[in-house]
Formats: sequence, C-alpha cells, structure tokens
Amino acid sequence: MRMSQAFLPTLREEPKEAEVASHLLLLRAGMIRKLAAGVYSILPLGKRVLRKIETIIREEMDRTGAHELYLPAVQPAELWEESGRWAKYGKELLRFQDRHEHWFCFGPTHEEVITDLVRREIRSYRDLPQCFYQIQVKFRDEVRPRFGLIRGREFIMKDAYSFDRDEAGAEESYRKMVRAYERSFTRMNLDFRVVQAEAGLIGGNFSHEFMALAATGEDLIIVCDHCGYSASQERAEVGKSETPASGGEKALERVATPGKKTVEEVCQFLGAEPRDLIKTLIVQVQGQPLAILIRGDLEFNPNKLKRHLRAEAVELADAETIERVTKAPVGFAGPVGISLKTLADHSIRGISRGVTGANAADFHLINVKIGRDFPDPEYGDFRLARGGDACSQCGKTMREIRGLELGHSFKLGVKYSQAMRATYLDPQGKETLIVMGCYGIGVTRAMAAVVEQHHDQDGIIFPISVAPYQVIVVPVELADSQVREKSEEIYEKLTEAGWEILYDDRAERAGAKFKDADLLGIPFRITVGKRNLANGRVEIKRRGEKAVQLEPTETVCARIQELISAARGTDPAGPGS
RNA sequence: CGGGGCGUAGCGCAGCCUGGUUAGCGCGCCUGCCUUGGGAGCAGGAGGUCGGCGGUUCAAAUCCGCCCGCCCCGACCA
Repeated sequence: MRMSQAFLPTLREEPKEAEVASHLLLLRAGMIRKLAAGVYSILPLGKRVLRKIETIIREEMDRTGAHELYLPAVQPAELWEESGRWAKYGKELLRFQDRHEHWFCFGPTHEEVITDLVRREIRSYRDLPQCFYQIQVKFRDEVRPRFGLIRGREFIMKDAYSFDRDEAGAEESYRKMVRAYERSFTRMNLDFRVVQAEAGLIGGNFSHEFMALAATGEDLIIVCDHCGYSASQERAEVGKSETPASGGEKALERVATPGKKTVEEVCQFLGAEPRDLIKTLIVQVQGQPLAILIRGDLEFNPNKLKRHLRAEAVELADAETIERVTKAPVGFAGPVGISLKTLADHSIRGISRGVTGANAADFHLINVKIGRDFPDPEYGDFRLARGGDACSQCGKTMREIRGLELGHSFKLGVKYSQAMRATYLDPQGKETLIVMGCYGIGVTRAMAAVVEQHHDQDGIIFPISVAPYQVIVVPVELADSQVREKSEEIYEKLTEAGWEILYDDRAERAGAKFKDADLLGIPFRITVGKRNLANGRVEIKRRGEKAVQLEPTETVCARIQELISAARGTDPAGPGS
C-alpha cells in the first residue's frame, strides 16, 4: 500500500480522552475513532489487524471441527422470555420496538438464538455433537464503558456454542475449546493465563477465564506460583491454614460504642485491630436472612456462599431486615444471642477474645469466645481471596496480579436446552436434553490487549502475526531518483511475492516518516537513503530494537523474507507446528 | 446511580475569575518557495452555531439557571 494513497490519519498529539496505552495508541495510529461513549469506528489499518486476529481465531476454531455461521444481531423478545433472561438481564440489554411495536433486543450474546436454531434442526443423537461459532458484533449497554476498545458497548466477539449428547461429550467439547483458545492467544503473542472462573449455579470446574496480563486490567487474578493454581478473585479458594487471631480468654463484656459502626471506627474506639473483630453480615438467601461471620480485616465473597448453599442469589440484607433480625441499627450485629442460621468463614476459628456487635444500638461485646458465648457455627470458605492468602491446593502463599479478560468458557449444561426444550432422540428413542457449552472471545478487546502488551514510548510494536503490514519501506529522500527507484523496486518486488508492504511515498521528511513508522508498529522497516545507497546498501530495522542492519540492495528482498519467516517461526502455534 | 473533571477550528490549548476591539496561540490542512537520516524554515491562505436552550445586561465565550455530551474514580459487569 502506498501511503500517499492510504487513509492513515495519525495524530501527533495525544487525544485527551485516552489514558491507557491501547486506547491512546489505537487513536494516534489512526486505527479507531470514537463515535459515542463505548462505540468506535474501526479504520482501515485497524481493520487489517482485526482481520488478522479473526483469521487466527477462525483457523483454530475450524481446527476443532466447529462450524462458522452468522446469527442475527437483532433478536425477538419472545426468545428471551423463554429463557427467562428478558426479565433477568437488566439495563445492559438494549431493548427496542419495531414499527409493529414488537419488542426486540440487540444481542449481547446468542444463546437464545443458537438454541432456537438447534432445537428446530437437530433431532437425532446422530446429529450430535456439534459446535457452531460466529464472529459478530455485540451490544451491551455497559454502565461505564471505558479504555477505548477494552470495554466498549458495541464490540466484536467470537462466540461458540457446543451441543453434546451427554456430560462426558460436553466436557470433551469444552477441553477442545480451551485448547483452541490457548493456541489462539499464543499465536497473537499475548501473555495470558487460564484461570478458574466463577461457574455459578452449574458449579464444577468448567468455567475458565483467559486473562491477558496487563497492569491496566480490570480484573484481579489470584495465582499460586508453587502449584500453578490460578483463579479469578471471585472464584479463588483460600486454604484453611489460619493462625488463631488471639490467645487466652477473658469474661465476655459489653461496652458502649456510641455511633461506632464500621470496622475502622470500632477498632479505633476500642484500640483493637481489625483482625480481632468478628464481622457479622446479614444476607438474604431466597428470602431467608442468614448471618455470616468473617474476620474484620477480610471481605466476604457472596459467590462462595452461593456455591456452598447451591442458591440462586445471595444478597446483602437491607437496613430494615437487619434491624428486624438484630433488633439494632446497621453496624451493631453480632453472633451472640442471635436467632439466625449462622455460617462462618474459617478465618474466625480460634478467636477467643473477639469483638462483635451486641445486637443493641451503640454497644459491642469484647472477649467473645466462639463455642462459649455462641454455638460453633457451620464453617466454610467465604472470604474474598487476596494476594498473601494461602493456596487451597498446596498451602503456599498466593499472589495477586491484574488481568484483562480476553475470553471466557462456560459449561452451560442443560440450562438453555431445558428452558427452551432443545432435545434429541437417543438410540432408544428417548427424548433427551442436549448438553451445551458456550465460549467467547472479545475480538476487539484482544486487539487492545495486543497493544497493551506490545508498545513503547514511540508507539505500537506489533507481533508479526497480527501486524497490519509486515514491512514498511521508507525512502528518505523521495526527490532523489535513485532512492525512489530502489524503494519502488523493493516495494513492488515484495508485494509481488505476496507480502504486505507499506510504502511511505509521501513527500514528508525522514523524521516524520520514522515517527509514523514507529507509531504504527510495523515489525520491519527498510530505509532507503542516498548515503547507504551509494555503497549499494539499504537498512533493515526491527521495530522495538535499536540495532540496524545494512543489507546489499541485491539481497534485501531475500533477506527480509527470511527475517519475516523467522519471526513467524517463533509463533509457537503458527503454521508448521 | 454517587463523587471529581472537561466541553472554544481536525488535534492540543489560552481567553472566562474582574462582561466591552474583528475570539487567540501551537500543531495539522491549502498555495508557493525552500528543504529532505528522527515530526525543518519563510510567505500567503482556508477553517469557529465558543456543547445546546433559556435568562440577566446597552453588551455574554465570559455572569445565572436548566439540559446534553465526554473522560476519570466508585458501585455494576452472562
């Protein structure tokens, strides 16, 4: 592509709307432009990168035997009512009416549509297993879109859905998909981790998130370097090895704590440490209030309680409920004398001189001993994991890192097939529910993640596998006929050979061309200048490296092709592996 | 939805507090000259509903009210 004819609106200055690297550089490099909050146009250069990413994903999906199709973005409300999600999905679902006043939504995901298709077309066990995928636009009316392509409202997603005869089949489909994801992200040169994710009601170990490691990532991952355990913060289990928080015993005592409600206030007032407190939370589980005890310095993770109770929803009780069950305003709840089912995190085991609310306004209890002052509760792991916590698998210390969710895989089981009656006839002629899985990759987000992980102060440094062009040819002085002719020749020859070449034939000065070349992040630059040409040489430079190589003009095309091939060869899951 | 910030030319900004020439600067853009190894120089030029509506005033980018949009933090996120 001749840059004189290309549409490459690069920005010299930093747009003030952008803060994170990917957002800033994608704007500056002329790959995206904002239309509205969380809604972006993808410009030609960005589209090339996107296509590279899509191609990688397609190849890996096809390799698993999945079939590509394309489902409508606009979906009738009836399907969503059948699955129950029309009521459940909330404001994130963009809903609207057509001219006949029929309700529709713009698909945030496609379980309903694909399940509808499959239930109509698949009847026999002979038709299974099957896996479909698409690369398509999604719309989710996010509360807070941010960071450019990282969290947009409209975005491109690859979503896949597997359909199997039984659990075993579904698990095999799941494993295949996880492998395909690992290969895809590896080919994009992304530094990522596969972590266990919250699987909700379905449970089991069949939900994983694929997290790109990034300081700007929105999610926390808890990892154990010793045994390799890694999970999202919501999912991460914590080992039981808690040291008792206090020793010795003293008589239970009731003390006035006027107006002291929070952990900090109570600690300050009583001269206690947060870890001496037994924090008592009142939660509602299917309409039933429950008390949850956890050490004062830790946070409660409702997902864990949900899993423990196999409950559909766990929410913190409102002030009214709290006052009713504790007979005290919010901030003074405690386990002593409370008439509620009580569950406790392992962290409070062994506390013998704890501080708790007294279930009375402006009073707390001190020297609380579990088993003496209130009955031993049912213990479980209910805390939100943090770096420094013990690993549930090996007991060693875990650490936390930031990640950006690239993909999510999920075993759905029969959730949708049951709700929407997607069944098949087994060999005995018995009608059986299809077992499903769903698998998503944020394609536009993956593009942002690549930039997050591959850039420097001058711009993007694209890995060869997703680079919009492999080489940029820069004539230093276009007016010089020798320079121009040699540049043209190299450009023509490499283009002819099938490589993707950007040729900077603009009447810009060298400095401007170099700046743009760096900003765009093209992996290889061939610089043709009078000085070196006098010695029959041109310059080859790898983006991101300081060193330049001088190459005879006769061999430069052969040499650059070697270099590109070598760079591609380091693609661990790429062609040839 | 709560908190904070911003809205003036394509981009980055000044002017606003303390109302008053024709609304300014840098970059970019157009024309010409000149120049060509890390965003050159000179000359000329185009480009603005000062986010919108309403109000105060002889007079509003500037003061007041309402609204809209955008960014950041938080809550939220199959």
